[in-house]
Amino acid sequence: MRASPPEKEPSRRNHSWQRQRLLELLRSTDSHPTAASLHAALRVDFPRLALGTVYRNLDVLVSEGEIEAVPSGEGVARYDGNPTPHHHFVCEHCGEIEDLELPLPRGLLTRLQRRHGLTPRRVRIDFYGLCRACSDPNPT
Amino acid sequence: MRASPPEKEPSRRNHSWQRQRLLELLRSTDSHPTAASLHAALRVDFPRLALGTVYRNLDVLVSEGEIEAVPSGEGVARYDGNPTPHHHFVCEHCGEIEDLELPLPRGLLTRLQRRHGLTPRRVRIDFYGLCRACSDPNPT
DNA sequence: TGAAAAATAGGAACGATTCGCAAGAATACT
DNA sequence: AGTATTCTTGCGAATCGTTCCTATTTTTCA
Repeated sequence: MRASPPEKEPSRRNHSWQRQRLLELLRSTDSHPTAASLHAALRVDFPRLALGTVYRNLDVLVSEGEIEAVPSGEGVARYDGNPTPHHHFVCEHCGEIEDLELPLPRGLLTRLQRRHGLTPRRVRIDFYGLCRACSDPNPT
Repeated sequence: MRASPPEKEPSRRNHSWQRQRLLELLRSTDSHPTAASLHAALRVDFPRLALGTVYRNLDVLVSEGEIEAVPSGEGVARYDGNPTPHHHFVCEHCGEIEDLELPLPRGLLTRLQRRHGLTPRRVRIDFYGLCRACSDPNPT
């Protein structure tokens, strides 16, 4: 039983088919899927795909810097295929996570350096509130 | 067997002894303990204290706004007894979490509002890097 | 083509957290 | 005080996301 070669060449050999498709899937969405939902989605093409394989490949992609793990704070890890640095808005009602293109205020880092003597390598900003849909006073 | 009334009156009745002491413990430290370490510490005074009780009371305190849960991103939840709004610096080497008193840049919220039409209720900023101790080029 | 290296499926194992429940306080009401 | 009501607890079982282990399959590359 084969479960690998579907139709066309992977854009870059070096990765297994599974990993290749996992990355493509993450790149193609701006939602922030869990390992389980990625597993479910990929099972269409790879019926024997194991959940453990998804986790393993997610780890590989994260350590390659291709994707990012987004600790959602609710027990399940979410993954972000957006390779550009950005921040997040988390809706407290529906749980949706939205990507934000926001330049990091310059003063923040200098202040951190001056007041605490710390030089971060990375900054993560999460905003919490109601997304546009959920704050709409006029639901369906 | 009694495990409750140790020595002096709790500062505020309404909470059980266990919960009272849990809060005091969290208030008295600027580390960010896990449920397990809190459990271990409280077991000195309450030898029969159940881990489940710690979790239950942490939840209560969080929902009362007395303490804050800090999703550490490493599988274990950490709890923060610092009641004032603040941000965190997470050391990527030793895992230490440091509280930061940093005013939130004004422009950030207005920009978020203007560019994305979002009005957050809360902002969380986590800096990642090496703490002063771990970045010291001259270890012991 | 063949051997070595990398990746996979499958399932067991793990660790943090939650749940359910019977027993124990605390509080309220009479 | 006495009793009903409500809030908590301890304990153990159950859940659930994630990791680990191993035999097998794919991929790499000489």
